[in-house]
Amino acid sequence: MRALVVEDDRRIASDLERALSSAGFRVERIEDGETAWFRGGTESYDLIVLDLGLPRLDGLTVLKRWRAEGCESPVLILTARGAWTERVEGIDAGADDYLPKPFRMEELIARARALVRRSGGRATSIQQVGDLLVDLNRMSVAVSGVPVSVTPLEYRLLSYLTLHRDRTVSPSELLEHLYGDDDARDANALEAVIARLRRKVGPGVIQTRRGFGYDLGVAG
Amino acid sequence: MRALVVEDDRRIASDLERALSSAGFRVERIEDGETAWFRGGTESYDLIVLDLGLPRLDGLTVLKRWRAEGCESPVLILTARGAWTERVEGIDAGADDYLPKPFRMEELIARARALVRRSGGRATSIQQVGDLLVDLNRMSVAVSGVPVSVTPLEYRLLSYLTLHRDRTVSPSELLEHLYGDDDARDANALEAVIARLRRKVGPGVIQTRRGFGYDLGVAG
DNA sequence: CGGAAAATGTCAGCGGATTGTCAGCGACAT
DNA sequence: ATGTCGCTGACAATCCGCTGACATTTTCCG
Repeated sequence: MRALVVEDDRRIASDLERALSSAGFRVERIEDGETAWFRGGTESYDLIVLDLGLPRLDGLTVLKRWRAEGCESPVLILTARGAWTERVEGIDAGADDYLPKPFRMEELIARARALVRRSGGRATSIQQVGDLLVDLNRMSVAVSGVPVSVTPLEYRLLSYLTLHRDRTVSPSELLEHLYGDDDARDANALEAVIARLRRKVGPGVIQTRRGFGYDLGVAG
Repeated sequence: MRALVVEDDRRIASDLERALSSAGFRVERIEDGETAWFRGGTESYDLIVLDLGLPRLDGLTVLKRWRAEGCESPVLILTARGAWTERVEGIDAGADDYLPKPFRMEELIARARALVRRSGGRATSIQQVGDLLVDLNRMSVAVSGVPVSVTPLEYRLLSYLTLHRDRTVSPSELLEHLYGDDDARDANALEAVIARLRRKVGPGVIQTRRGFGYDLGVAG
């Protein structure tokens, strides 16, 4: 599941990225209209979240050009609260759904899933890596078919590794993901979480790359 | 493209008819709930615009009955401006979109088009999850066949969980659903409702996932 | 209206789950 | 060997959700 987020407000973009990636999307971020136009026309995404107020090239224009070029990815547009004209224009321009700002992340996720499902994309919120199974919808975990109960922190760690299974994730990146920049923790806190997780999912699932970080066993 | 307009205010109904026909719909008009129920259940439309304040039979009831009978036409409901409860109930009852009055015709048309474009699957009115049975029509609840009397708030909580049985619902999302953003409540209010509900439906129906939220026992 | 009954919100406190910290240990590389 | 990195178990503090009692609001009905 690839998602493209086109949003110039860093803060919102970050929230979106976090929410979408923990919902199982691999997220790419773009901050201005021209780049968005290029990327959306070239690559193929399972979902595009498009803010209408963009620098360099207006979101509506971008959307129209995409559609003109035959881009069929489902597009969810973000509009300002009272701006009903935007909504109308957006839908006429080929948007599949819209969400007025400010919005609740859960609602965005729900709509995103609905869009993906509707567009025929396999809305697989279930991630499988080796014997490990992570259901991003239920927020549940199983190993070799046996359900395992994990705590919120453990779940976040595990889903993050799952979504980045193709590489080794550094401890600092994990720390940043689990806690904010704000209340940073000791590296040992992370190790404690890993240890507890390993006790639950069994050894061999989370592998340590000494000096580099952690990954799931599949790595090459 | 057949559209059904259910609206008792002649003035509004005329406007709707004019706008919809110039958007390419063949429009039929109905002014009271009972007739609407009959027609919607019998005929098949590409779009239904439904006012909630109707003579003889309330719009919400009509909608629920349609859905109960298997009518799957996309329904756009018209609600009074501030009435968020109507909005919520409407969507719970199976509406596909809503528009608060007063509205611009352009927006209605845009939404109508969007709805028609994506005529997809929809929910039925009797929901069963494990031993729990929630009838969205009659707004009644039963556990293992035994009817349980629940209060309005409890019902809304339960039906929300039922409609989102495929995932774990966070407390904040539940709070937002039960109360608006406007008059927010303490998280403890929610816990109180849950506690009282559990006393009625028995333990094990609503499960707590500490740190995540609540779901119905069907977990995977 | 007005009072009773039902529904709901609030509070304080409990109990347990979760998680950070620490100290010590093992293992790996040079 | 030895210093560094990562692991582990124990412990403590914190957080989260539950409960029962009580206060407040809403609803119902005469």
